[in-house]
Amino acid sequence: MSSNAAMAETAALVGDPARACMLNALMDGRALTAGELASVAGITAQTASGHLARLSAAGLLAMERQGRHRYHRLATPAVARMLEAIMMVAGGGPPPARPRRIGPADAAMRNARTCYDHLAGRLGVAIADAMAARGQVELATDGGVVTPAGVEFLTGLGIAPDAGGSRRAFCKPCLDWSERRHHLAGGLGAALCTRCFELGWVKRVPASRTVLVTRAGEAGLRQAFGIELG
Amino acid sequence: MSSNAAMAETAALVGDPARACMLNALMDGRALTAGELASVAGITAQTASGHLARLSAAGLLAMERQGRHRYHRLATPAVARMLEAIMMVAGGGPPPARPRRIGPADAAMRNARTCYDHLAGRLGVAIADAMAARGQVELATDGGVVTPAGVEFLTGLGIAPDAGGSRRAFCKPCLDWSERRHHLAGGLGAALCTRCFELGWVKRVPASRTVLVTRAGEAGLRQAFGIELG
DNA sequence: GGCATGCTTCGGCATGGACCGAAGCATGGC
DNA sequence: GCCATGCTTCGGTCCATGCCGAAGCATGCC
Repeated sequence: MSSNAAMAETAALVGDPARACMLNALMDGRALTAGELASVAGITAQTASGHLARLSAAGLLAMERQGRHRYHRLATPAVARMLEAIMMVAGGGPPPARPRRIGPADAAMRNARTCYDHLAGRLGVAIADAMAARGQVELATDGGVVTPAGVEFLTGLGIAPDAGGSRRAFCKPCLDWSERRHHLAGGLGAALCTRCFELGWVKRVPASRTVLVTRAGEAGLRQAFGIELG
Repeated sequence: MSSNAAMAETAALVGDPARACMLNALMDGRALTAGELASVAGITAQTASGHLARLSAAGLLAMERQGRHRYHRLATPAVARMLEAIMMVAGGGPPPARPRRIGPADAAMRNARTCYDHLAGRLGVAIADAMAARGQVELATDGGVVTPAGVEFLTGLGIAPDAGGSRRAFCKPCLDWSERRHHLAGGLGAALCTRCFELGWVKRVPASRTVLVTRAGEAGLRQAFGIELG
């Protein structure tokens, strides 16, 4: 009975066109700002704010503040699965996975750059994805941990995992500006970045945060992470 | 965009407490009458009627008229999957699969009985389920077909499949009164019923539609269909 | 400090839709 | 034929909620 009410409540949240629009825009796992979501839904910021608050309260969205922006993303994979199941019934079929482009205009910078002391852009996100997919790190919103498999992998790369008590701060997710997804920051991100420079896999573009992946880097990244940057 | 609207519309249908209640009651695949659904939702018949019309129009439910009753059930497995996914997010966990009991009060009659010229009750539904699960028949609302594998199976049982042009009428689903699910009717259902009597698997209770499964029947049904009637 | 930007809260309006009472069709049983 | 039952359609009420304008906090840039 209460199960009925909970189901209805959740479904009703998805049942509003504006909210459905926003959720749909988040289907690819990226995080978008409240303003962007208001824009895609075609409503004003204040209306969107109310919707986002309700979606977060119900556990459909997770929010992360970064400066004066608030980034929203789907709270769990279960939410994405639910939305997909609804679309299936609605006759829309599987999601179209449309390519949207926002963020830094410079293509090279979007591809790979430094963010403070670690790698960001497509390269940074790809490294984080690869390590997470292989169970080498486990990322959470508030922090992350390096698994035993990850320690072994890092050692093989020539990176000494911080054995001290600062394990938690060692692996920290950071929201990527252009990709709107997490990449690795913290001590781990810094160490990976440093090592990539040492190995000659990437090199800096003068007077810029942009970095370029070298020929050796393409091979090395492919071998180490299974990464293929188009 | 239109995909968004369709998703919102579908979700909104589930988003009403009364409708969610009705859909939930249908989660186990049974078919219930409009009156029963109104009752479980705690609303009047006329209100339920409106809800059911909308759910059917949207393709969430399928309707089947039998006498002056109208039986409603989930239109496709995709709808059940969607509801389950929503419940997952709503925190209700997987559906409880509650056992509800309506229909004939007589336990033996609920277990097995004849329906016109074929078997019904738990036995009839179990036979239909078993044959469908094994790909021996393919059941649709308006009719069904016996597959080549089904022909072979029936031959082994000593039943000659009707080789004439009346194949379609040969295999016909019939909505079970107590189980609220389909069992096999038509020529196939009649033949199966006759053969079960011939083999001594079931015998009639005098002056009643109720039939009893014999000891030989328990063994035979288990071997032929993999059926285990608790 | 002052200003701009991003987001939230508050108040009031308006539309949508859930609900029921009453009446209208079907179907089945007598 | 009649009546009972199950369901639907129609009409009207009422509440929930989505929406925006205006104002109020935060944060970042100068």
